[in-house]
Amino acid sequence: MRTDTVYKKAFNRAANMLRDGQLAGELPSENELRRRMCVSRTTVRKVLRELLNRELVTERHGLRATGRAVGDNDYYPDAETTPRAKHVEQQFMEWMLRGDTRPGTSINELELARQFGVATNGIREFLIRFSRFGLIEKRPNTGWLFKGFTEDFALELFEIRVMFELRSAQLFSLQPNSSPLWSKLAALKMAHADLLERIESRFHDFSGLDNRFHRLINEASPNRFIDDFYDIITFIFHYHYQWNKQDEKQRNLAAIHEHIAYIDALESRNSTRIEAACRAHLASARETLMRSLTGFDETSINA
Amino acid sequence: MRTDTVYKKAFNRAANMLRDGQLAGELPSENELRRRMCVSRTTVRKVLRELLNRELVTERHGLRATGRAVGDNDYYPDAETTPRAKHVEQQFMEWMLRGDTRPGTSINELELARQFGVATNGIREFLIRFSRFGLIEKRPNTGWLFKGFTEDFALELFEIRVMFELRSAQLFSLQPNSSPLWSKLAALKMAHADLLERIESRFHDFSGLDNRFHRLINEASPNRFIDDFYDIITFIFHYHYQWNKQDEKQRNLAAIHEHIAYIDALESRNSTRIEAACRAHLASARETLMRSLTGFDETSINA
DNA sequence: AAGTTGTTTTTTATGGATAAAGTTCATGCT
DNA sequence: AGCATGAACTTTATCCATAAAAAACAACTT
Repeated sequence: MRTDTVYKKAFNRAANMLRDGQLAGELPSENELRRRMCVSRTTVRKVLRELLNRELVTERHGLRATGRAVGDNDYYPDAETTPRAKHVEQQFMEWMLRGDTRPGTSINELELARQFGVATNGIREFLIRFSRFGLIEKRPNTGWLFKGFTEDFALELFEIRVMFELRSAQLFSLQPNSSPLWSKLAALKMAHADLLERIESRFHDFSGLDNRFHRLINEASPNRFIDDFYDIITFIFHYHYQWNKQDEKQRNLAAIHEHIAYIDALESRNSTRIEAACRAHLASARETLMRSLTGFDETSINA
Repeated sequence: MRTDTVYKKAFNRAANMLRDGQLAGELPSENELRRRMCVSRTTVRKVLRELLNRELVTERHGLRATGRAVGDNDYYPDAETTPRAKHVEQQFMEWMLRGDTRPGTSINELELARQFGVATNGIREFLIRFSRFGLIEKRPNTGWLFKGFTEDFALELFEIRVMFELRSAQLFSLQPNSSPLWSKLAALKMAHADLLERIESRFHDFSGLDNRFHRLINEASPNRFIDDFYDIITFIFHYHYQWNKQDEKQRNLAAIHEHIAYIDALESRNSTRIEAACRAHLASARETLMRSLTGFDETSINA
């Protein structure tokens, strides 16, 4: 059966809105709510029905946000607000990056399906989607081959990344002064400076910043293939670093400084400087990944 | 039910082998046949059973290729040797490139499934695979958006293609003299010259040559992401030109000359010359595509 | 006429079943 | 022992079913 995660997530959002007083007084129309919560009206109505049922809102001509206060246990647990497909993704990434899955292993749809508690269909769809990341390969009628999260992979990934980023950075710097992206860039520089001050406690915030930065650079001259490639990077890094937190503060600190230098270079519009700053940053990011990769391998060999 | 296209294709291959006399005398062992036909022994046995049943081979202690001659109507029709998934691909590409599907159209899995006579699952798997080509985009719970086979698409595609090809061509030229790829390149040059002589009748052969050439260039310094990207190009061009044959001979002739110049440049190992030849060829390929694209659009608008 | 809510229809996400194809195990033959 | 065939088992490709979510339609209300 299809999961009702959309409803549950919407319900939680609505509960939050109630709690924050965003819905004080008479409730907005179903259409208005629909727009705010980014779901269909069908789902909004289901949420409203349940809110009423739990007496979190009351009916007096129109619906009003005058029910009892929202309690912590009114919320659906997080796990129930994530669709199956996402769970498959998470479990697969853990299986791949955590387990002792060696390059060359073959992947069995049925076995994964059993292990993750989903139908084979879901596994297969995930694998098809995942295959564009260059880590697995399909052999028809037979199954999938895991090619390994290896140094080769990282090298090839970074070779492309450098090409793309150099291209985008140069094009960014050629924008007219009037472009709104310059002020976005300035804002981002401030955000970096801010984070630098709070680095001790907030160092995890860097990854969001990193993303915004690299996506901003691509915005000046969009190319769907570059965007797609950046999705790969984001995805890989997200999961890889989720399970590999060594030196996180240290390496984020270094990266912030590199970003700032990179931003300065962009603002200078000096092509040579830009190239240098861009290369420096990416070389360092690559080193970090490679180090953690080899470290990773060794620990799993010794384990 | 799963199709038996693997069996039917294997059967046809076996029939061919019989006809060619490749299996004269006592038949090889099942394992040997399995290897030659690239299928499992299970499938080989099914083929053998049917060959026997149709008296195309006879049993006298061992199986012998002494049955009646293979007739033209012993073969299964081509359509039955292609798996469903491939049919979906073909029908979808036709739907997309032939029909009047405008950019911004939304794609309905169920409707396509009905139209193509397959289950929705097959459509969905195809769309997921196809999405990496940058022509469609998924919106969760809602469907797919067709972004259009537009000029933008072609421009973005070629921007990447140029970057990748320049990179690969330069790296190719840096190979040591001892590399076997040089002789492959020379062979390819010959093949081009040959084709040039027979151009009047054999001009379709160019597309195979084109593929071999560009893949050869990538071979010198492999990168899976570049290979993947080249898959996109191959795929797109395959279908696009399949339905758009205007000037085929003319443009292939031009391309052959460009390739030869390009190969000469590579052999000269002169970086500047290589870049020029490479750019010239790709610019011309891009023009061809763009021209056919706008032509395409106009006719479908006027239709 | 534009915006509400109630109802019905369509479509997507997900599970399940099964024939075909692949793989492994068992037995027998040189 | 090593390879051949036969039989049993496992996995993939494919279809079908259905609850959840979205979209379309209809009837009101101001």
